Amino acid sequence: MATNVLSRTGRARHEAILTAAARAFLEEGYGISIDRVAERAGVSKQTVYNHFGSKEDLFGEAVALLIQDLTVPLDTAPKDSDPEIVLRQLARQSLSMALEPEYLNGHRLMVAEAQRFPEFAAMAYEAGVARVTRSLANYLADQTARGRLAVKEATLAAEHFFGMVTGHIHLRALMGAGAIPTAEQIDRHVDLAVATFLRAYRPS
Amino acid sequence: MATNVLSRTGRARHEAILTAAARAFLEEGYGISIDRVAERAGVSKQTVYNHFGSKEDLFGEAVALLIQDLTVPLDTAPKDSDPEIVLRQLARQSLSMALEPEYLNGHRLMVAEAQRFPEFAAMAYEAGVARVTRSLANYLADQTARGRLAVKEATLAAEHFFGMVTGHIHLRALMGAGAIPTAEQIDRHVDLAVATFLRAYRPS
DNA sequence: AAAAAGTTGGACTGGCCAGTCCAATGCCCA
DNA sequence: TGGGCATTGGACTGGCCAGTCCAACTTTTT
Repeated sequence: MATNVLSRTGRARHEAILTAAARAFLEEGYGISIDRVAERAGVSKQTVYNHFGSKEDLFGEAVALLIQDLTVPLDTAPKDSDPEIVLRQLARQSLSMALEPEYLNGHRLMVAEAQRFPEFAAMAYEAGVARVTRSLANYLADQTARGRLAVKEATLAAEHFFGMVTGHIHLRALMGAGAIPTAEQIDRHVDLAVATFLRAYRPS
Repeated sequence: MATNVLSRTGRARHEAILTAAARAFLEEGYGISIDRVAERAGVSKQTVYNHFGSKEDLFGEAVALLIQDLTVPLDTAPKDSDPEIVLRQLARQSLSMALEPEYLNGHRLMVAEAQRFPEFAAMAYEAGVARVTRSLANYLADQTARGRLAVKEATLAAEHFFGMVTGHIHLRALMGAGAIPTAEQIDRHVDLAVATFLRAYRPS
């Protein structure tokens, strides 16, 4: 017979529980009870334990899944345009990603559980910020080699770029302080950050 | 008789419990039990409840105390020196503060409990980052008026400055990724951030 | 069609914790 | 010195939760 997509057993069920658990942890934190996770997954508690041995194991697999899902696609931008275009696009993309509720919740979860599960926070950092920063550093070095930028310390410059673009706004959103910035505010923020960066790093 | 500094009763005791609780929450999070707080304060559980009605109340007062204590002294720098000196000093100070374990723990605590106690995170943001950013924005506007800088959007520029200086390193420390930066690394980071900022904002 | 495997819900254990109660004890002030 | 007050520790309640167990039930496989 045709494979049942909504199979009530087997591997599909495993995945269904896992993604439900991931969303549950994201939204309600590690403190959520297994009973509640099971309820959200539409499954009995025992079934959760049949598939994942313990809460810690389930959390571990859920975080791994989240990290995988949230990992930035990266490198879809055409690298030949003017740096201003490339950087502006990168900045907009990074900032709107950083403000996404899912991403904010993920960040909160990692920070909140960094004591209990130190590896996960580090993994998330590596899969996210670190990867993107390295990629930008490569781009900056490359453009410098082509004479379109004058960046000496590419890694530091990349860190500074993301710090400028996301740092403050991200923090404010995390702390729930002030209103969520409007699209225009974000644009102004991004445009000025890119302009500042370029004023400092255009070849003279 | 002379007032007993280590008084076993009265207001001094109240303060003693409060500061012990503040440290306890900082180090072990809101999940810590009242029994443990009492133990750390060298006091019985009942006494904690005599002084503070509930765990939430105690947490509230503890956070208020922490916010007060950790609030940046601010404005001790001579504002007449060259902006490079002032900014470099400000950057160094902010970054080393952001990396202080006490400060990192406070940040973690606020982020972790932002759902349960949204007001506190917002208060901490206001008392910390927001205040300092406003102060820097004023300084930038002032120096621009004096012709020593050319900053148009002082608030945005100040946000960018702090983002550059603290953003990335702070995040890495929060996530427990990589080694704690050495003093030289911090200096390089700060010097380059200030240089970048000034290259963009020196009057031409 | 029947066995094997997976699922269900509900009951249960043991542990942790906020908050209360109380009788005994120590402290402070008149 | 004595009376009032805070403190103590230990027992206790009620609630929540991870994890287990089991007997009835459903799905899958052969």
